Amino acid sequence: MTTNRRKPAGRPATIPDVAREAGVSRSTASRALADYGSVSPDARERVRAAAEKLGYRPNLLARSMITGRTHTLGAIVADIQNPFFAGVTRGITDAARAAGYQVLLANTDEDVAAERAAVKMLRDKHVDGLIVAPAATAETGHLAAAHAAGCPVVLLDRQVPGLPADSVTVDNHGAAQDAVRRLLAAGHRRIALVSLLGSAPAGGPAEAAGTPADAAAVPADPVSTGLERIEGYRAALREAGITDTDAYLRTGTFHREDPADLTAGLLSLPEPPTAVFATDSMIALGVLSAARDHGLRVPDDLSVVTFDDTDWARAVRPRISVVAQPVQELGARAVQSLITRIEGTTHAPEHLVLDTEFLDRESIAPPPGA
Amino acid sequence: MTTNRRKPAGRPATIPDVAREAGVSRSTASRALADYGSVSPDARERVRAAAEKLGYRPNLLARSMITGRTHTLGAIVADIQNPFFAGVTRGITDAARAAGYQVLLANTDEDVAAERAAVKMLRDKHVDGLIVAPAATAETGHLAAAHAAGCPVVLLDRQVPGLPADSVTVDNHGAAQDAVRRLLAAGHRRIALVSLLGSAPAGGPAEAAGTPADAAAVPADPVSTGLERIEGYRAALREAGITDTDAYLRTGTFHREDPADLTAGLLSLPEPPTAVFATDSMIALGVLSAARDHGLRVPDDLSVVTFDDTDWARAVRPRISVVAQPVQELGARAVQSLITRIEGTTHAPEHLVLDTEFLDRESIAPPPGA
DNA sequence: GTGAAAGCGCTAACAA
DNA sequence: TTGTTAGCGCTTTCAC
Repeated sequence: MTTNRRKPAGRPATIPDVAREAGVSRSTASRALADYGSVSPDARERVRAAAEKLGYRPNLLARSMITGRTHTLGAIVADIQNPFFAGVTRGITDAARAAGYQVLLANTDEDVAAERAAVKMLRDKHVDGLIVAPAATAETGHLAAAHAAGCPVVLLDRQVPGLPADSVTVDNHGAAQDAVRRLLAAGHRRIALVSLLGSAPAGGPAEAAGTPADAAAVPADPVSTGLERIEGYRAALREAGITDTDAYLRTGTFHREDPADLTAGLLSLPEPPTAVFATDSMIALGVLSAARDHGLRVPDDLSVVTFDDTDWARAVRPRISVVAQPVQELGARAVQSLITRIEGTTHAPEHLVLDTEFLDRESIAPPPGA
Repeated sequence: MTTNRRKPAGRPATIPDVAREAGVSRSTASRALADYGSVSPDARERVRAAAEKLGYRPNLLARSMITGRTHTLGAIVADIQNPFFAGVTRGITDAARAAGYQVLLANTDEDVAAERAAVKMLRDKHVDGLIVAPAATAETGHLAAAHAAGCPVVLLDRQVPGLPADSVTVDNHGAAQDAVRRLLAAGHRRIALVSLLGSAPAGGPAEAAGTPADAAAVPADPVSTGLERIEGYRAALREAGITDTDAYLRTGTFHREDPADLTAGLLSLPEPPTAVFATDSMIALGVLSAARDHGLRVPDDLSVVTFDDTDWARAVRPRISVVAQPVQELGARAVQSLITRIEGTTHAPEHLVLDTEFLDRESIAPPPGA
């Protein structure tokens, strides 16, 4: 028995409905509901009750159109099936939800074109900001453009030199150097590194970069983390007086080389390595597989260390020693930085570097002959 | 050099801008851009060119408000860090993007309250449909409500008996039965099952369900897949003339029990099992860990089989025999069903059951004394 | 085939 | 504090 035109049962309640029910104007209802401006306690309560009664739910689309904010974040990662990105994504969604944001997810498979398409789609959907683990350090115009156009971008896991955006990373160089030092300390001299870097270049072979001819060369535009880890590896070797730092360096390209094959090549050398450093958990799996195909026991015949502490690393025997990255925190911090930007803070780009932790388990032993 | 009010450089181009530039009305521009109604080839081309020149991007928010469709899907899973859900989610995002949809992601950690909150949030965001791996088979009012209100729901991995929604699952009962049969065929009689089911009940201990008192009882409202796998296990044992099917059945509760502890209890029995069937890969990790803590070698001392083919299952030695689920396809098919519903087809709920594949590797051997 | 005008549900100036 | 008015950018009758 309200006034005149009641709302038909089927249609969801709108602000006019609530206003009518509460006996106030639309604006007052809107103010009470969205909690801004000033509303008398009495009116506020009547509106609240009316909304409750009618089962009113605000139309977020309409609100976003006005406010320009969607409370939605875009997350662009390489591959959610990679445990590292799964953890990061988990951190992102949890932190976002806690802050009242939703997350739109996109995978790139380390492909810049896919990344560009994702940025376009997400911006068309009016996300308030973007968290990106960039596929490449060059060709980042789409990121710069988004950022410049007022869609804040936070870089995750990987830096992009020229881009004035916040970033959350770990000290890849230092962590890799530390891991290799531990191998050296155990007495190893022939230490290999196996990695996958960047996408296959569009045409022709990549230019050589100090890697032996029988292995894939470092691509022109690799993801920076891989490169940093390689530099850390080289630095540790150099420190130990090993001048030919690339003798046991093997890098492949995503979707082209298989880490197990790379490792197999290494193990077939006349003087094979006695230890292998894998730059991520997927690569470590390939290394372990190859090692065992060669009848090598870990760690007695071959020591193994890898980036990323996955569930299996502590369940297999020997337990694998790893450089553990704070995956969830990486995601959570990125969300934090992003939201700070979204809320309007303008300050110089901040580059957060989180600590890694070396978990010394059972996969490092002295080299066979020692 | 255009007519009167040109669009300021900062503001994104809108339909009026394009219309003005092309010398047509807003409606014609809109028709040409969104490709509906009838527009003369000439006008169409002029509009296209104007849009191109101005860098026009449609405001999807405004469009959604009118059309009622956002081209956004909601995906609600237990935990993206679980390889099963990571694969499913990958399948979902890929299939969605291919069909022109985006995906909003939510994790529930098998918690019904979190699921309910996620549904609410996603519906407030006007997703066109929901893909849900339900945390429980009861308390699904929020799913039924969404479905009834015209937000199609597709159930993934798990069925909800009373809900008239499409579903995409695998034959858990059959696959489990088949796996256990293989253990029986190898000569095993003392075959254990380790599983985690549902969330901790709110108050008091769950009612007993045939499981020995020293193990956690099957919760009142477990996820259906776990239960189905248990029934398949029981059926296989019964077939083999084993009447006490629950002697080696151990089920725990998410966040409360540790699969490794459950397994340890089993292995400390006077007559320990000679084979263990794990209902998912995370549990298998616990089983392997416990086995090796007990100094047992796989498969010589203990055979192991699990659901889910993860990357590590084929990299560790021995390679683990598994029931492989088509994870990505599960997600892709769910998207397909959902979009079919969204586009307006109304037919009786369809229940798609995908095939699993048993991958016989190296983790099954005859029991020790055989 | 095309244009004028209405309106989706909401917020935000501005008066009162 | 409250109500009136004007849009946000788009689609969509409905005349012409």
